[in-house]
Amino acid sequence: MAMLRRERHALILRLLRQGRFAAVRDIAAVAQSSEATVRRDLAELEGRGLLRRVRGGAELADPAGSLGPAEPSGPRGEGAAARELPFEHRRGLLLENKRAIARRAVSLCEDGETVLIDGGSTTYQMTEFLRAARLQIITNSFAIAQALVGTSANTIVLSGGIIYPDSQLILDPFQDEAFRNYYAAKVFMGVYGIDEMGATNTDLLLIKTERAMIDHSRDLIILADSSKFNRRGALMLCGFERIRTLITDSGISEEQRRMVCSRGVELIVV
Amino acid sequence: MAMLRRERHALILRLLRQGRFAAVRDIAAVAQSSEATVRRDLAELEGRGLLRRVRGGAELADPAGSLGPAEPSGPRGEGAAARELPFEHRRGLLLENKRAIARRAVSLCEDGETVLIDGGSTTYQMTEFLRAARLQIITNSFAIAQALVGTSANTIVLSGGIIYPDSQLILDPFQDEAFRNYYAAKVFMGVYGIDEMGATNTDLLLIKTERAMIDHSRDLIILADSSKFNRRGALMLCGFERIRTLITDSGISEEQRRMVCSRGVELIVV
DNA sequence: GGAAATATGCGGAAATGATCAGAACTGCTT
DNA sequence: AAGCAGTTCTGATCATTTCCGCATATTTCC
Repeated sequence: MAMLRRERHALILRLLRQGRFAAVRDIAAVAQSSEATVRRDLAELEGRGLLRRVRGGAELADPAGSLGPAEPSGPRGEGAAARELPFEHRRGLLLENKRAIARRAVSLCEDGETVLIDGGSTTYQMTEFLRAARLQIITNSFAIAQALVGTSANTIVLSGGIIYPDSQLILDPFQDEAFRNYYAAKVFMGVYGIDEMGATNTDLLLIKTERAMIDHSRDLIILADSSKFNRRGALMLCGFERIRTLITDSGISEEQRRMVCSRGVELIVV
Repeated sequence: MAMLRRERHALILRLLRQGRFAAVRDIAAVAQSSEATVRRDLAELEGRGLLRRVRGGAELADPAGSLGPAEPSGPRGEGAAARELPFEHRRGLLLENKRAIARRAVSLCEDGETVLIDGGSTTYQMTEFLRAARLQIITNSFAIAQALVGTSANTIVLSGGIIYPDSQLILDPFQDEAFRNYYAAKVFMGVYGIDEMGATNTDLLLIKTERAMIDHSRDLIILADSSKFNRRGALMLCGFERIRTLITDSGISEEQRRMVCSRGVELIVV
């Protein structure tokens, strides 16, 4: 009946990961303990930085607020607006396509698999669907890590380095081979453009990391909505021969479709 | 019926790997032995660093379990001093002490400096005051990074590895020298205990990272409220000769104060 | 100003560590 | 095999420490 302290702590953190908020009353009911005890627990866990107390209960200690689609509006809408990211500009019309692509991408994963996820606006959409997954997720995106850590059954591995506040990417100026100790079944990646040469990007700092990711994965899966086709960035990411799967939306032309398929890429249209 | 010692040990470790926490009560029931015996087993396994005892049972000696010494268990063998304060004030007092210690610690930093901050409940309190700073902050704590990224003029550098959701620490099982590319002016660190031997901790995986931090910094600054004194963890962190500054609260005894000062440590009492 | 949430004081309950007597195992001798 | 002494292990008891729940202030929010 009476729950041990450590068990209550685990329970509280678990409840918080499910919903982003847990009420003192509910915790006390589930834990079969008094509200006073729950409050003492919350005070302690807050002292450790594991949660933040709010009136009536506690919420995840996530000062960045909810970047993701979890909470479209609410008391913290202002906070979300304050940390508008550059890639948010590209949101809007294409957002639904991106979400559909992201959902399909997550569906390719199997329980227990190790996957690499590159930072970017498209891959970020995957977090919503990844919450229900049980994977080992390696990423260089602080935003993705924030969205998933503690809120899911996934193990999160983050690369080290400087956090660039605008892009929420983590890049290590020293380490060449950021992922040398890992080998993933799949790597999910967004791109700037896709044309007959292959996949291209534009970010000088990022391209190195992305190539390292590709080198340390079996299957490269590109997430590219149809606006990415027939567009070329300054930096070559890889040719078609390295791409295993390409997920896009129905805006793709028949000609583009043939181009991709003829190169031996598995094309998924959502 | 009666289980062999070896069998019980294996059972305990297996239970811990399954659930990360095992209650004395449950272990005793499964092993068909008394709780006293289970406690002895736990004490022995803790001595080998295989688990960490917490009230009611034990948890994996894995940083995932808890934030190390966050447990404000009272100083043993010093009942008089502890009872001097109204007991019920101690929890709030400890938090206030920690905040005061954290504020003082931040005040030691100078603009533009590079500092290392170890993860822990005391150092986490520093984030509130670090927001106004302009530093290059290197940390292994996901919680500290979350609290500071984008909200301050600081540059945040995060170490890479697995994020342990409960402790919010990031540890790399591969990389031995996590901070080899950096050299900081100061490292701020919390500890489990301080006694005549020096500073001790209890976390087997973390101690390695912490030593690496010390090795890559000029000044080691220990944050330790007075409850940490005359307490010793299983793992030696460093001796007094390596500690430059120790920040504590006024609960420290005259004897303890002399002990620290005589070893050449700068003692700051807040 | 009032209701709800929270903090605090205290008595009782639970967990812990120390101690001790008995049981089980060990190595040795006969 | 059996006996035996020394050692280790185990379970029970008890004093101590820590924790929990209830009741009561105090604060916060509407």
